[in-house]
Amino acid sequence: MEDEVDRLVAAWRRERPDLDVEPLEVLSRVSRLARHLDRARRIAFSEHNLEPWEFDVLTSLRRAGAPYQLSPGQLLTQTLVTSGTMTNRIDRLTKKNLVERLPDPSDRRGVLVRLTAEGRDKADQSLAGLLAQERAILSELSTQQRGELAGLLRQLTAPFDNIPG
Amino acid sequence: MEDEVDRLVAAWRRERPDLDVEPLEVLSRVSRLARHLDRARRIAFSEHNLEPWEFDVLTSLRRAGAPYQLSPGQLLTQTLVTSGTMTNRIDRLTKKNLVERLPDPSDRRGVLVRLTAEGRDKADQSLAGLLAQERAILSELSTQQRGELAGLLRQLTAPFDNIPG
DNA sequence: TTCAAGTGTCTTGACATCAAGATATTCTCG
DNA sequence: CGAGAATATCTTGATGTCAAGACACTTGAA
Repeated sequence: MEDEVDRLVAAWRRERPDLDVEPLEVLSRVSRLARHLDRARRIAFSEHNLEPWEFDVLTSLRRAGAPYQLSPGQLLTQTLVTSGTMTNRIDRLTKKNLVERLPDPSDRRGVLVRLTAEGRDKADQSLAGLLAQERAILSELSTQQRGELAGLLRQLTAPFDNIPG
Repeated sequence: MEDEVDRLVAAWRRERPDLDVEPLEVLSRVSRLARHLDRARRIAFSEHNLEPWEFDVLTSLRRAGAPYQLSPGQLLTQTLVTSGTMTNRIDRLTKKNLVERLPDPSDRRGVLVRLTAEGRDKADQSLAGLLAQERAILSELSTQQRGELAGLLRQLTAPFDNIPG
């Protein structure tokens, strides 16, 4: 089945036959698929009055395990947003009683963000919904293909995640 | 090499051993890689005073071929933004003399957006830069692996691109 | 011990995005 | 032909994000 990137690549080969546009076959698909996933997540979460950015923060804290707390800096590396954005997110989640700020006892510059009981419930509920949606999207692929795809993607993400990006 | 998604999946398996989180192996990597790519593009383009969103619109028009014009609606399906966003983008690109709006002669509801000469130059210059950057990122993979990866991703993007998403 | 460099978080201001709905035109079909 | 449905674009208002820099605390080297 043809997709929009096939058409995009064909158009470039017609307009700019001097360029090798093969990299787009992979990376334009990654970017476009991520945008489609964002849209789908936004729609799915809206049924539970949850925004994608709220999900990202709450589940980061949830999977840290009890007592469900991380520093803003740790949340940054998990969510790939800037520090100003994270400050703003924590403010808003605090107002909704989903997280609370605590002083870090071992570093007085620092803060710990902790999930409230309500926040934990919300994280658990929404994760199940997300997994169901993602399973449907991935039903296009066999188990073996999903494994191959994960492995290939890991080779591209690892440099970003391990070298300070 | 381990990446952040390996750690994320391991954490979920510890915290929620009752759930099958295998879908995250693929789709969390797609989302995270897209964010890394966005950041890298933003940095690379900033050297030429270009924003990623400007690149997306200008190159969509460029690869349409002479006379380098598309309707706002066609630009929507290529860039995956909402119509209000596209109106705003066209406004801003018009102010910078990179595109111009023309009435559509065949549909009086419609508009055509056309690249100016300056806009075309900018598109051509920035595409070469993007391809160089993407080639470096993809150097982790062999030619064959890149082909496999593109094929697997196509299976996931095709439903979004072909069924009205 | 002290001070310069480093680190962690927050503040600020500009701006891009979205959802929802308004408006104008075209299409469809009785 | 005419009315209602569909389509194309724009408007509006709220909100989320970023880059840059400020501030407070910690670390390391002399």
